[in-house]
Amino acid sequence: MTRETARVTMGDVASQLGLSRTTVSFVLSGRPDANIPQPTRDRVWDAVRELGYRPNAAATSLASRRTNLIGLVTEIATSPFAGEIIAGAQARAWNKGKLLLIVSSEGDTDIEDAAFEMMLERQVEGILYATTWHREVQLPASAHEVPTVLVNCFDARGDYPSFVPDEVEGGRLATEHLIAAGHRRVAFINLDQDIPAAIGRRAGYERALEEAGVEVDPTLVVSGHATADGGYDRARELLNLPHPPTAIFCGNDRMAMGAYDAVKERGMRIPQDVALVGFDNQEIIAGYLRPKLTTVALPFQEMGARAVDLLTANPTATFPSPVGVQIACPLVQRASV
Amino acid sequence: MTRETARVTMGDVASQLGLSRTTVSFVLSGRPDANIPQPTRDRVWDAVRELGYRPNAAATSLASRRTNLIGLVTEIATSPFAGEIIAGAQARAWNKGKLLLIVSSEGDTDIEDAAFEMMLERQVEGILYATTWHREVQLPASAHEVPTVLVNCFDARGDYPSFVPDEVEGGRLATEHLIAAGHRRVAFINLDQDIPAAIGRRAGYERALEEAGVEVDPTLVVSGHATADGGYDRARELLNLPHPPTAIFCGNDRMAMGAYDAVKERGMRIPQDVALVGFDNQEIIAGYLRPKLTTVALPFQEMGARAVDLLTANPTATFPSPVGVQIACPLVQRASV
DNA sequence: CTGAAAGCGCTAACAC
DNA sequence: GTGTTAGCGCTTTCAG
Repeated sequence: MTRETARVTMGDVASQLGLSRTTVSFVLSGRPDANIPQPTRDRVWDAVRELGYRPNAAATSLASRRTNLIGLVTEIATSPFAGEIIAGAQARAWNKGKLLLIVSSEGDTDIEDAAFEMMLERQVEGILYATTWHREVQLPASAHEVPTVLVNCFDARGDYPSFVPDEVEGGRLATEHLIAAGHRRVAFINLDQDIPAAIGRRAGYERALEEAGVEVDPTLVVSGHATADGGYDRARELLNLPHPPTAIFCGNDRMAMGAYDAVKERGMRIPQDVALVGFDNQEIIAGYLRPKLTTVALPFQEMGARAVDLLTANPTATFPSPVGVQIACPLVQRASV
Repeated sequence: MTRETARVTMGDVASQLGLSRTTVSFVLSGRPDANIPQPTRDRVWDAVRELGYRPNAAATSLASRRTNLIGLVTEIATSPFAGEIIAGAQARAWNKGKLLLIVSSEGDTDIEDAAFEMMLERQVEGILYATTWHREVQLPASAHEVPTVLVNCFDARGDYPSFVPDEVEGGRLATEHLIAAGHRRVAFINLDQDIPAAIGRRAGYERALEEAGVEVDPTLVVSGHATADGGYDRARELLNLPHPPTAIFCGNDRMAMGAYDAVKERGMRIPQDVALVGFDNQEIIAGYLRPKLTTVALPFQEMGARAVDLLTANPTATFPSPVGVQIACPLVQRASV
């Protein structure tokens, strides 16, 4: 760690060249109008390099009233999904020359409020508010003071644009894939809570069955705790049925993980004896189960990226904009069907 | 989304009160020296609230030369571990009134260089450079221009302070735990790469055995691909041994996941017939395997937090400071031993 | 084509 | 106790 070298300012560059700061500023920011001769431009860039000049973002922001900063407030940074949202948002922001200011509230409303405040003080150009599971949220009051877009959640009044997963389509895809593989007795182990994910995925499951002309067999539709144990228990029961399913669509990958155990314990093989599809595409589960799990991906990266797009594209003019945009949940084929 | 209201400046607060900006500035920043009478202070705060005044961070930074910004550059934000580092760093930073500027380079050196540049322009007070697996790294040249601390990695020359997991101690703990449960034939499925994790964990394994007076049986020490399949294969072989182990320490949780399969496939129970311990404490695996996996945690949050501490505590005076500080890897007991 | 000059909103000596 | 006065480093209008 070397001590910070004395800062070189734009004035230094200018005087070293015998130019004014204006000229230097113009060439550095590549203003289209100013027609500065190429030789001058070159001299400026050379001097910049030679002197190791680096613009001071605080000064630039203050003068130009643009910070190129986007805020991202998320509940729990350690959630397996938060990383995806951060990655998606950050990649897109980076391409547009923006940086992400991230705060994870750990579910604490006070922190959340404070986070919005801090971000406002830092003049972020917009805020992404993201949750780890698809649901309705209540935003801090100050959200009204800055373009805010919701990722994986929505507000009751529809005040904010939002991007959410298309759960129904995801459920349909999963089920359809099983049907396409020749299965007619397709069971569904749903999440046992009354949330958008459960409601949507089930609707998709039923739609796929209908479309295929297969009647929904109520004994094949169950729900359980959204854990491996939950999946194990329900899958066991299903397999014990007098007329058991040949395929199971699990409400999430963790449940599928448990279902694998139930199937294997019975000496059955995946996918030969029972085919399985999960939901969420949690790489660590889906990519390492044996055989690898075919599942439906939650489009976190895309939602994050789209949210950044919305915030950066014509920042204010477009607002208010599409509320509740559904993003496709693609099927990720691996080896369990 | 409401349009941004016209900004209220400190001058507005001052003039509304018939005070000078200095006075307002002093009470807002709570300067200890200025003895401003309580009534005046109260009036200031009231006006601030009433007018909805919010300081402009860019202006403050420019004038005070402090940004309260810490940079975090990580390779892959989607890695299951990145979230932990972010969470640990962000929580600690937040407590100290600092915000995190995060960039994930996705392993691209150009992005990494650019990230350091951007952060320098933004006058971050320090940078955390974090990797997803413990190893040696090469930093961008500009890292020398700002206090930089390494998380989960280290540089060859020892130019930067760094925090890394104590792999040896972790391996020792895991093995010791198995020995304490009565096992003498403890196998070790190591990662098959020549990296600090593999080297350290193995050293710890051997040390624990020695300390217990158990001789290391070379047939029980194998290594495999760091995946579930790798764990499955090696565990199977171990279990097929004429004199098989009664416990297996797996180089990471993913391998343990595969080992579970091998054990179950053989009709053996965990932990009654074979006890297992993993490494990494990947919640999604360890917390959902059946039975839940006892494993050793990689101290990501703590490393992140310690790094922030180092950067914020007497920022420059302490540098250069402890290189290669080893952080304990605690045993997380669940149900596989 | 280039420069002078007036800020952006805040901090911090230093004076009163 | 409070105000005056310079900046912090850059942008941008307006002259020339």
